[in-house]
Amino acid sequence: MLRPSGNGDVNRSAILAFLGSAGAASRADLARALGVSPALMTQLVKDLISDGLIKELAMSPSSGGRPARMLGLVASAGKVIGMKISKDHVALVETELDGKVTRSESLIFDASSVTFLTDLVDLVRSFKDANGQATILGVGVGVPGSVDTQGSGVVESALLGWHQIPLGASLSRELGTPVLVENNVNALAVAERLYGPGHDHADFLVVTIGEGVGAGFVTGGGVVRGGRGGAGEIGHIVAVVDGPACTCGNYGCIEAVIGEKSLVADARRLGIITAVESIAELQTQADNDDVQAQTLFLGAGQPLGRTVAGLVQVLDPEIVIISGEGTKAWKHWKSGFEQSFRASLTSDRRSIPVVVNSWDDEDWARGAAALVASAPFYSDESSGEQGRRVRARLTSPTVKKVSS
Amino acid sequence: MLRPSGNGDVNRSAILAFLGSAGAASRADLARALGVSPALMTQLVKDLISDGLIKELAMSPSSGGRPARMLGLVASAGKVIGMKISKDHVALVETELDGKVTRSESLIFDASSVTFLTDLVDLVRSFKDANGQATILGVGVGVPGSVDTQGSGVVESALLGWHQIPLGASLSRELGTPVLVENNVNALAVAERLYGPGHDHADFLVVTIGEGVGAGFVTGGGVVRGGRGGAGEIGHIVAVVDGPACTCGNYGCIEAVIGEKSLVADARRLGIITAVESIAELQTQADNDDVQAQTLFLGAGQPLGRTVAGLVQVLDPEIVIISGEGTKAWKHWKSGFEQSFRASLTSDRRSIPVVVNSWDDEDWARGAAALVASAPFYSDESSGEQGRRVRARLTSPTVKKVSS
DNA sequence: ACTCCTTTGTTTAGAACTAAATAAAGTTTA
DNA sequence: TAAACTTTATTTAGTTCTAAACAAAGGAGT
Repeated sequence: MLRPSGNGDVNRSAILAFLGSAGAASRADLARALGVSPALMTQLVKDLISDGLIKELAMSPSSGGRPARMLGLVASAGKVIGMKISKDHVALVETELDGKVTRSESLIFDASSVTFLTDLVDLVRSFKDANGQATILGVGVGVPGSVDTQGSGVVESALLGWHQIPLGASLSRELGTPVLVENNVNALAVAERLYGPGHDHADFLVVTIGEGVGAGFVTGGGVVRGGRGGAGEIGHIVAVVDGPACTCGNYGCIEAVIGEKSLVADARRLGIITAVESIAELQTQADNDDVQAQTLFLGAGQPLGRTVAGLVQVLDPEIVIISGEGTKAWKHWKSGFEQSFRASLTSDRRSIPVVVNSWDDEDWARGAAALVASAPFYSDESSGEQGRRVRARLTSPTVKKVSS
Repeated sequence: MLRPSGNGDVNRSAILAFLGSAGAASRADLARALGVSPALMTQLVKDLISDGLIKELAMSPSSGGRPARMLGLVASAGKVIGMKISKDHVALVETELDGKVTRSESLIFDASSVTFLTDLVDLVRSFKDANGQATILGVGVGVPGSVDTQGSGVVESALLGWHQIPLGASLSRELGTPVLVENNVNALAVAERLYGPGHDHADFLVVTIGEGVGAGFVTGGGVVRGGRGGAGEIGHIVAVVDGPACTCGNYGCIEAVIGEKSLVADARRLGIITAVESIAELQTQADNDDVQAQTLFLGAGQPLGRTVAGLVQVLDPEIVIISGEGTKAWKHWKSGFEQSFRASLTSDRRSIPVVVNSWDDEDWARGAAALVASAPFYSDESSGEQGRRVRARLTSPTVKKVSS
């Protein structure tokens, strides 16, 4: 409600993170970007220079007034690990603060094993330790389920079979680094806000298609998480009354209608692909102008369009970002989606932009990494103590020395 | 992003508003309720006592420690005017800060008249001036459409036929009081947060049924407004593919399926009511056990339940509050709604509480009044300069003298 | 060449707020 | 009955931040 003071650690780490992600900037640039007064920026920069964390670079040419002195990091700000947990494997990436991936790996993992927690710790630890010289600011984890808060990281996931699993606390204790856990689509929304089209919008919607169907919504710059971290669970919105059975027990959920499994099953039933072929082959058929394959995707685009239109009516975002592994075949979804999407919107919203991401299999893990990269900019999100630890790592001079 | 200081006016006015709405409280109660330290509360209270705005009352009995000194207002904090604008009339209420209505009126008004703005000014002014001795803290206005920000009050409403109407600026200039404008359902959500079941929840959903169908969502304590103030426009979500034509130009919108007009048309077609009877007679028939009337409401409950279930999947609220003039007949909607609502939710959300408001025709205007009553508690909502003016009126000693 | 304007950066005098320590006034426990 | 504990309220020593004023260094216009 009423806001406490005490943002010094946020401001200092945000400056370092900004320079790490956006490159050299002037005091005036930083003050504008981070929303603080020029007077305060002078003081903060003085501290950071005195701490040996940043240095003055060359002057930038005048834009009509006094030329600006650019500032840069003294050393690398550190790296971030991002992990996406699936039921039969984990994807891991190591990134810089600017989101650039420096290393990645996909590893076998069984979420239903009785030793899944220790297995996870071992997998992340060995990935982390394979680059022993890097300062790891933190580990971001994306899961297909709901999470109480990012900083606490208690996971509830039907898909993984996890019920109130203290994932965040276990990982951060065992790894000795800060860990932030979030629903995987919300993590993607965080990444979009930091690096993607969402960067220039306070209100945007991310929709993911593929094996699952999900959404993440950012309003007023903050991710909508809901009462228990379960916002965005659109995969189980009823899209077709009395439609096909869904894994959740209900009928006609959008995920049961257009999820990858459903498309593959329909394609096998129609003989478009064989019983051992999968979504990649279906896409190949559509790419090769197979009318049935194309019709299948076009048909899937329609309920998706209607559902997303409903989300736009509810949330009034400025843009819609479509993401997820299913976007590899977006050109085939597009016309079915666009027609029903636009037709289902009231006229004042009909021109809303839809941006489709190019997808890479690392992107779920990259989204998770963005949780950590985002923490320096916010103290009012749900990152709590773990967020504070990330910020402390950024601003700690002793950590810096080790990394250089 | 990073938060400025400068909340003194918010804190002081919030104390006054709290005492006005909740009655006498101790410093410790106030510090807890408003989220500030005991040290700061000591100082703020000292200022307000010195300004003659509050006074110390009797001690409250010890709860196991030191007994508390209660604090109360020196004089009435002032009144609020709330107005709901419809296309053919306006409803006005005058309330105390605790939401209690002291006066109300419904007046003829034509939203399509070329002089609608001056008509509105005249109507509000005469309502306001009829109680010449009261300090009016501000005027809250609820409209059936989207509003850019509460403090700016530029209205876009298909129903009223208004396109970018500077309602807030015109009213505040002409009336000489602060004016806050908001979508009418969002205003109801603000009222629920302040006085209703939403008071104890950071995340809740308000759904209104009646002539229109709408929603307001509060998450993390803040109202979700969207990019242009258009969040919550659920009336035009497609509930029935290729369903009945809607006023918005689309087909099958939930409002075209279950809105009052649609129910009345169906009831006339079925002979349940005559061609000159309306929703009240339909409800009377249902109350009198007319099976066809009851079936009509039961049938309307089903698409409503499915749509609200979708909202719950998207937003993960802690409770759902059903409101609006259509709730007068809720007992007939309930079984159709509950069955399809619960059946359309994933099992982890199936026990979410649904609270149905008792409805009074003043409630839209009361919701609008709550915009003003809420302003002292928030400086980060969209009330801007008008919110600041409300707070200044609360904390101004000279205004106080006039009121006593 | 000089003046005016703009942009960048710094200094000054506060405002707003907190954590920790302390004081006050009870209730509970041994 | 005294000690321990709890709750309410205040004091102290800061931290964080701002608006206003000022200084520095250019570009544009006359």
